[in-house]
Amino acid sequence: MSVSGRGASPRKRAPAKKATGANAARGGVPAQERELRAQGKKTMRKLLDAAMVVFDKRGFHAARVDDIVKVAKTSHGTFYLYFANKEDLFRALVADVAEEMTSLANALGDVGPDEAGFLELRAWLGRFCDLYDHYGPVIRAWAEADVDDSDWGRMGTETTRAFTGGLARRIAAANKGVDAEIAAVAFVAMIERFNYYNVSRGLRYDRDAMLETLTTIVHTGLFGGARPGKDARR
Amino acid sequence: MSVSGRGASPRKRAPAKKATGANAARGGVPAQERELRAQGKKTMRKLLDAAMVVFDKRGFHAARVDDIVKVAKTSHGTFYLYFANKEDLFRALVADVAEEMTSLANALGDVGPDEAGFLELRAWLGRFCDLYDHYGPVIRAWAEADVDDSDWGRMGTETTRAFTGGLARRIAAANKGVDAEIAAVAFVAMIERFNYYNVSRGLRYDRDAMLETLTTIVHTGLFGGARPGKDARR
Amino acid sequence: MSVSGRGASPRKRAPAKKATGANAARGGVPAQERELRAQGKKTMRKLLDAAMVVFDKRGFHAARVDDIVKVAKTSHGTFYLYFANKEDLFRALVADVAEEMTSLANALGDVGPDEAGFLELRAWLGRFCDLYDHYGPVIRAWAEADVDDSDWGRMGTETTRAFTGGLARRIAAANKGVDAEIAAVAFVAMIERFNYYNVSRGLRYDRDAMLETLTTIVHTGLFGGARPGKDARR
Amino acid sequence: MSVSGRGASPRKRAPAKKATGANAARGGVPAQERELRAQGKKTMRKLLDAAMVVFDKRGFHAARVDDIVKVAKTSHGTFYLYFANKEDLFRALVADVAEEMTSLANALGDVGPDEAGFLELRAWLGRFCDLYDHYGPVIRAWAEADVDDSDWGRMGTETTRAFTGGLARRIAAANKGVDAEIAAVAFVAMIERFNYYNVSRGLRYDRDAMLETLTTIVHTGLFGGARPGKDARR
DNA sequence: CATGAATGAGAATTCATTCAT
DNA sequence: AATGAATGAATTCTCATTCAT
Repeated sequence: MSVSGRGASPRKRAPAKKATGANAARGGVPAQERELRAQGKKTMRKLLDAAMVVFDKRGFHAARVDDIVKVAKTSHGTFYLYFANKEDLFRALVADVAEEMTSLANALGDVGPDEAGFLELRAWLGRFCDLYDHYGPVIRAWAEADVDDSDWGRMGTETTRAFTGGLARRIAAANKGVDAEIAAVAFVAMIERFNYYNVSRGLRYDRDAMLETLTTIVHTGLFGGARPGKDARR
Repeated sequence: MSVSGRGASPRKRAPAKKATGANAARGGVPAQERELRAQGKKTMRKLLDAAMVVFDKRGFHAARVDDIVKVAKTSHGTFYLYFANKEDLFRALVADVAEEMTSLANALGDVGPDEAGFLELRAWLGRFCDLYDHYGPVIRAWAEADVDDSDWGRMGTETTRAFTGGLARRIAAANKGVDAEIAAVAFVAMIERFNYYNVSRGLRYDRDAMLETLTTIVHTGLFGGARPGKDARR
Repeated sequence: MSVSGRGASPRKRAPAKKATGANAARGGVPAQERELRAQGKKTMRKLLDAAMVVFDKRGFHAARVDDIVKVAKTSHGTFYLYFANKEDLFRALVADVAEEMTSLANALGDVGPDEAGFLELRAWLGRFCDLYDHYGPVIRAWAEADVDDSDWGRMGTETTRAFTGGLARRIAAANKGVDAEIAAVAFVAMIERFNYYNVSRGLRYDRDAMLETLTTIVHTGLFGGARPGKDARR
Repeated sequence: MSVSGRGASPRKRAPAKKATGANAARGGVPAQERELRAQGKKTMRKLLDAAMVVFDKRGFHAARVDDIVKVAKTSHGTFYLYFANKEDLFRALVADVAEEMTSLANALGDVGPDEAGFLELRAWLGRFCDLYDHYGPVIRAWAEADVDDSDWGRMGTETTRAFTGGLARRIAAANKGVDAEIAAVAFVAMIERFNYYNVSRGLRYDRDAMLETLTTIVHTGLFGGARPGKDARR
């Protein structure tokens, strides 16, 4: 879940544009496979982290490579030693997030209508919030980058599908009354966007209150949980 | 809706030359409030419509005045005859949306746990979807514009507050078991984001299936509606 | 033959590179077809002329768009209003040259072994020298640009073929003792490169002396002309 | 050969940092005249060979130190251990070529109008083609490097003068009808450029056919050789 | 000797905005 | 009212050269 947990995915290279004739044969200059040593890895990390900070503050489009470099305390040239461009770097971050998300989706256990189900759901939602706390900048920027017919769309679609797929199965198991697939999307929509509002706007609800409410809504609305107040669960 | 507590202001292009006397104080606002004749109105509309098309395809930041002008089949010069800049035009669109949204928020009647409540909710959600169908580009662009600290943030916060406020009251009336304010935000989050996924992620669910499911979830989860299947509503 | 004789070939557009997503759909921004008015045409001409000057002084690679713009007394932005980049502009110049060359190649009449043939040849060579005087910068830069597997190679090959083709026919008619095709290439090689040496190096031979000598060599070596001195033509 | 009276010096990259004492006066010439051991010599050779490959593919300006280093399978740092910069390396290659050319120029014996003269000429042209086959990349790059006023111009002028000088004497001896100096330049122009076309323009004539034709043309046109066909030399 | 990493000046390109017609 | 042309600041990207290990 931590950024440092990127693991072994050393930039698979974005298709370098502008083949000035010169680099046409170079096969794409920047980071690519290049086995990185300790120092190189450290620098790459600095850049990725810095990018998160900048994306958070400005969003994807408004982020300037210059800003990232400044935050990372490196030079412009160094940036292009590791990434072909802003998009390339972003892709790296997105890959991380997608991975984390997919693994999180599969971490949701059975959610029954009873208290155990409630707690399972709440714990899981807690993890989602943690993830959003950490990767929020990337997730928010993702939506921004994903306009036009780039491949962000595809990545987003795939990730969303993977994420909702895991949840849909749990929902289907617990609730025959709704279209599990649509419900899963609604579920994800709600928690993602709620976190967005929470972080990006002045809302900043107390974590517990927020978790409690979200869990209740989802448990009741999707997993057949007892209606609070009326059924008095606790 | 969709906006955060920050705002956009990147790439402040140098205002180039002089600011001729009068205008200097107005901060450079060319047209806007001039009395427009028939032709003028038509041109302005062409530009607004074109902007929607472009925002839809590219998003706010990536949209170029040039693109808008091309779609509108006008010239660059003409654009600045009607709007001070891209942001100015966008503001006009946002104002429309904000109005529509506020009025929609107030249009939700009482939602009881019974079938009538369900239908009321469903009808209202239908209107929301219609609104999103039409203004989606603006809503999405709004979220994108709202990074960094400009006044988009304020507009967004206000609109969201107005929107959720209306819903919160209905929720509070129907459901004592949840924090109505948080629940309202979750509600809005879900429907806004669901619509976003639906258009942007290539999901494109059938409108009826989607409305049915969303309504069920919200009715059950937030308004004490009967659990479908088990309680067999219809 | 004059630069202004470019005629109606208003930039057929080089395949714009780097599709930032944004201009992907714009179909390539700069000059392209855009119907140009009087002023636009003038500016384009200024740029083309300036480019010739700069290519002459620095060669293709070392030429900076900045230099061209300075010589043309325009702005950087204006340059990109008319050409996608340096290469695009160059392509325009090359197209002109290629056209001139092809038409020149076809202008060579029958060259007999007599004095009339000598004079015909000499006149034709004079025209070639004029052409080189004017378009030298482009021809020289062409060779420089034509390294690597760009399409300069193709253009060069085609033009050379067209040019030598015309000459080969005349040679074949006048001289059965040599491979006319190879001989034509040798012919072209000689006159092109001679002019290059003459212009680019400190040689600067007198035009008449040079024409006289070149004509004699070619007439004797390729068209069966009388050997001067021995056969005493004049 | 191939060079003009100008020279190259574009994009003078700032020498970056300090010039440590001793070196300061030498103008920054790292290695070059260090006594090299076996390994050192091997590395240097690798770099020179690699440079030829790269110059061939890209030309002088477009050649990147990076490319050379990659082909040579060494590192950036190593390059500067042996050469002050790209130009320095190129100078080394050019020196070789200049030497070969000068010695070749002196290797042309008397060329009489008879068969012996024809064969002498043909053999000599064969050697020139061999030389071009081997050093073509350098010769071509030389012409390219020599724009603007550096010392490439001087080197080129000198080499050409030496080269044509030797030929001019032979021509003067055999042919009183032409200006021997101009004729010599024309001769060189033809054979250099023909070889260039042959490799760069994808012509690729058969070596024998090409030699036969070139020899015939030159022998007839410059050395009073019998007109083939008519005078039936063989 | 060798090398991977860092640097930063220079060149290219984009695009909002102004202007003359 | 409308429009084509011009401008130039802001940004991205490249690559020769230096440095620490």
